[in-house]
Amino acid sequence: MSLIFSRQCEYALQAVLYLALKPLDDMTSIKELTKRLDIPYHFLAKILQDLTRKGLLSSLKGPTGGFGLGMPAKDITLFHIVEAIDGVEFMHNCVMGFPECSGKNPCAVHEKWANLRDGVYTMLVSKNIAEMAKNMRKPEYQSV
Amino acid sequence: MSLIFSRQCEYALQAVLYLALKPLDDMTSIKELTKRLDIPYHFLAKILQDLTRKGLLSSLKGPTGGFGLGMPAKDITLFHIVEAIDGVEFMHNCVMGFPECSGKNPCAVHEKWANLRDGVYTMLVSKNIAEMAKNMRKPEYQSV
DNA sequence: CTATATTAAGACTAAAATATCTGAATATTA
DNA sequence: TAATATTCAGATATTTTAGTCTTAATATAG
Repeated sequence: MSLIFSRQCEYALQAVLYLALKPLDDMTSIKELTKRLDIPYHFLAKILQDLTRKGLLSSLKGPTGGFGLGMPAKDITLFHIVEAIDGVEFMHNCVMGFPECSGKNPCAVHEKWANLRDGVYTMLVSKNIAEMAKNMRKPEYQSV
Repeated sequence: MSLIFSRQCEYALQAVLYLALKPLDDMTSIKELTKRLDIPYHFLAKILQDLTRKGLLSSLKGPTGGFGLGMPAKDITLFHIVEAIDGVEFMHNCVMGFPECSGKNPCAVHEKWANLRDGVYTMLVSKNIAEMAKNMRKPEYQSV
């Protein structure tokens, strides 16, 4: 199986994007997220805790508690989330895994991959999640 | 960690590309491959057996035995190898993992990812491994 | 025919990723 | 203050991927 981001990272992207649809102040419980996004409860909990530790989210315990964005949505890009969960190694690594591949010693697809990878980067940074949330035809969240 | 192809698949790409540098008839031992490519012996062995079963490689036992391409290099693309090892799901799946993401119900980066993914596809099919081997500045194989 | 160098196959182990469980801490509300 | 709903933290379990080991089969060369 090939996939560009880990499952954890996919879940993180989905969850943060969902939170971006909400007003900053009100907190969303794991329960709601897990229901709407169809992500295993405890697994999501750990991911959200991780994002909270890293400042992307904020959390509050108790009834009316939950998770919300840790900073204004206009300051968060998808790249921030990928960076926090998966790291940015994919920006440097050879797509065929050649350890010595580099500009000076390129593999057969070095240049092409470099372009594509830059395209991925652009995709991740060119819009903040506020813009995304605004004109997003909701990606089929599960009904409540 | 994010990486587009599995490690197994990376190894497969490296190995087949290495074999494409050789004349069709002569067989290359796992020992040579493992040394030049710095891939664990037994792990590589299994990958090569897999590729052989799928017809991309041929094999011969005994002294002077080893592995070689199973068809002319001009008929093999990187895509064939990826297809054989990792499969092609990455061509269809949403980059953020939204199960319901589609053209009609696109996620925030659906179109952009579709373009990039097509670029990856093009990268994998636009050249056969004979062409690649021909004008390849060898990607730093380990010395013998 | 025998010794040897190879691949084939399958069982096994190790590590990483994914997922679950449990109990504690904490905030809210009645 | 008591009951409740939540996150927090860490242990555990499961699954997948990566890697290893061992024995058998087979081809070659002497």
